[in-house]
Amino acid sequence: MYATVIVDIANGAVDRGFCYRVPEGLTVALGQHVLVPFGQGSHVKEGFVIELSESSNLPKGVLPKDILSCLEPYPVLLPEQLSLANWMKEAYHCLLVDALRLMIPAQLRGGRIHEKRERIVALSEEAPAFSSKSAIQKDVVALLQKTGQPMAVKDIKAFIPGAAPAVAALLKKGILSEDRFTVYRKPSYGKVTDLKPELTEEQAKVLRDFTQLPGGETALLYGVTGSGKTEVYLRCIEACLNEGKGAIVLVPEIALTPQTVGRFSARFGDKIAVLHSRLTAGERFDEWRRIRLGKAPIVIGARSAIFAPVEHLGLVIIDEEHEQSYQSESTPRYHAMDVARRRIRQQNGRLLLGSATPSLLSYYRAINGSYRLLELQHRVENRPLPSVLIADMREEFLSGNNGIFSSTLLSRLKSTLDNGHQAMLFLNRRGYSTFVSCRACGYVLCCDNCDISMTYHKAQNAVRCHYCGAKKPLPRECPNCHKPFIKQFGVGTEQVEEQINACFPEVKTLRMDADTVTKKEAYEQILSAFSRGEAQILIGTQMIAKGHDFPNVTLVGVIAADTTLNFPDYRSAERTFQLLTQVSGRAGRDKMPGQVILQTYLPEHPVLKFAQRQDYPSFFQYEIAQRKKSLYPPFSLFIRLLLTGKDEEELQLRGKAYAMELEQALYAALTEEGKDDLLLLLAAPAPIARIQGQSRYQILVKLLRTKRLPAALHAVYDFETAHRDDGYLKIETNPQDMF
DNA sequence: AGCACGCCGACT
DNA sequence: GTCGGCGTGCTC
Repeated sequence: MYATVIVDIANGAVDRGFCYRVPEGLTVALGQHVLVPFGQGSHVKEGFVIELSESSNLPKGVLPKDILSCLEPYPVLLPEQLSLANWMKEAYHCLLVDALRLMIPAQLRGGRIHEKRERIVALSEEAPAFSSKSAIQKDVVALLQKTGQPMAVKDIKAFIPGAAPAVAALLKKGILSEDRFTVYRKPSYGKVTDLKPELTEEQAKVLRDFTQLPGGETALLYGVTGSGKTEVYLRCIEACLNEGKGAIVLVPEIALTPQTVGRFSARFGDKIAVLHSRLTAGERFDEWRRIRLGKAPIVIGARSAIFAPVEHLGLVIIDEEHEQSYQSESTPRYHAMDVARRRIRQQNGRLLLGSATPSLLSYYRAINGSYRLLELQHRVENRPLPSVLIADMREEFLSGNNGIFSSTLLSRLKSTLDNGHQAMLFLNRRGYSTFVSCRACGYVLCCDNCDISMTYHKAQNAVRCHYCGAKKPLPRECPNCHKPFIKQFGVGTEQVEEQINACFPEVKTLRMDADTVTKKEAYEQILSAFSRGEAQILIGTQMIAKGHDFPNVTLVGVIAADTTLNFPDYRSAERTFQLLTQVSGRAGRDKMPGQVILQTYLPEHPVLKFAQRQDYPSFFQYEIAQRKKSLYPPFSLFIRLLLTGKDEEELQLRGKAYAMELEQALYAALTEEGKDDLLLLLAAPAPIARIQGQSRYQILVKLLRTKRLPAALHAVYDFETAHRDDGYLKIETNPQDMF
């Protein structure tokens, strides 16, 4: 018997199968984690069995070495995962080992973690004859008689302090018998009471439609905030379990709170396993093992949980499917949704995408018929959607208000606070002022290492670079013309808080942004303090837009609703609509109706109008028309090649040469027939031309989405391979940002 | 990733 | 003459 093994070394030169002999007496299955001798001096390396065969495929004269041993008694990779990894290697142009490494807990590699075993004791047949003068021994026996079943020694010690010697003595006398068993280190899931509410008619219809969907298909559940998507998820999982299959639920990392997990564990008990970044090494390993060994057929986790070893995968749910966090930022640069689609097609399962603000791409697919569109248009218990007001800041200015709060927002804040309710204020910029400039010469204070303006932070009385973290004192005079006319412009959360405290001196505020959330726990601390009512107003950035529900919040104010709209990115409208809808959803989650105020200098902008009416379908029609007109995604694909280096001149030369070479390669791949598919090929210094002293140059490619796209992508990948060794080169398709 | 083989400069 | 620099190539 021979096995093809890939060694666990992340290097293109060895990223292929090597043939080994399976020695007599060793059972090796596909997906097994093994030790093999590899390279000169026969160093021992870890590897994975990716193929088994009766004969060696090595050329004559080359004789295979023997597999040394198996690291786990079971294969760590399912056959389906091997095929998934092979697909990823092709689709993302990554190493096979890089793909395989996503599918097992990191702790498994290097053998740094082991199962935890615990001692249990039980009363033996000798027990009825037990008699002793020792009170503590009597207590131990009495405790075991009372519970009537074996107990962990650790638990006995918890009931009876100092029981250890007594247990030892009883074991010696033969009164107790001892055993060891594996325990799973379990993270706490959060406690929630499961009400299992009756489904509304709408929910029941969605459930029916989804469970009748043919295998391998995807549905998009578009449901307004508060329409009860989670209950639909729970019912879909229930149906999946009844078919004897497993499910994976993906949630954005930030939403993976004890409350969220609690709802699933309240319904499905220990059939669930959780995978996220805050688990300890032991917990992560044990949760993975419970999944692998079939003890937990339901997995809830963040992006990488899509690789969980669930056998007979019948269902994948991706909640908040529009979230950026489903796109991996490091190699392999996979998107959890693409991986999910591949897995459910292969397994004949179903994929359910859910959102109140679907990504343009998903809704486009749903309208096109490649996804099934399911809708929840009403909130449960017929709670009204919050009413949204647009405050025209131009009018405010003309009538003499040059502050950052509109009169509407101030009066609503006052009445909200008078009613004993809470409010949230949202602004997408941290710090006090967004930039510092000289009024005499126009000089803008920039970071020494980055090509970016610096933000003033009043608490530290310093300017800071949000890219590299550099910090310096606020200069008294202009570094350029030496006149004393340095002034700060633009408003950040720090200043919003200061001004609110000035307007409402008796009101307590909390601020949540990257400056106040420096430690992991701070995030939860601020949110729970707010939810306990320790402050009446919560001010913050993106961070407050998602996550927790605060029943007492009835007012949400967006300080500048158009900041993200002016972003130089084709997705700015989509992001703005999503953000505004999400923030608005924070108002009036309970029985009290909510109120939202959007402050803007562009009150007529269609995106703000759609956000005001919370009308996603109309927003979609508007935005898809824009994309089609300009041939932006989903009608085309952007590819960005980013080069960085110390020497700016050398970088520019290399960039220009790359651009010419790539253009030729693309035209060759597209053939004469497809020469118009290449819509754009721009080579220039990146918008932020320097970060941390490193110069940046980018080549931007825009390709029409046609049947020739895969060929063009291959040309880009071949280009990447050819230039792998001549300096830093990063290739991204549809990059999240283009700076 | 490692390690060996191999072909040119400054040392006992 | 040789010790060692790291370029190139291979690992079942």
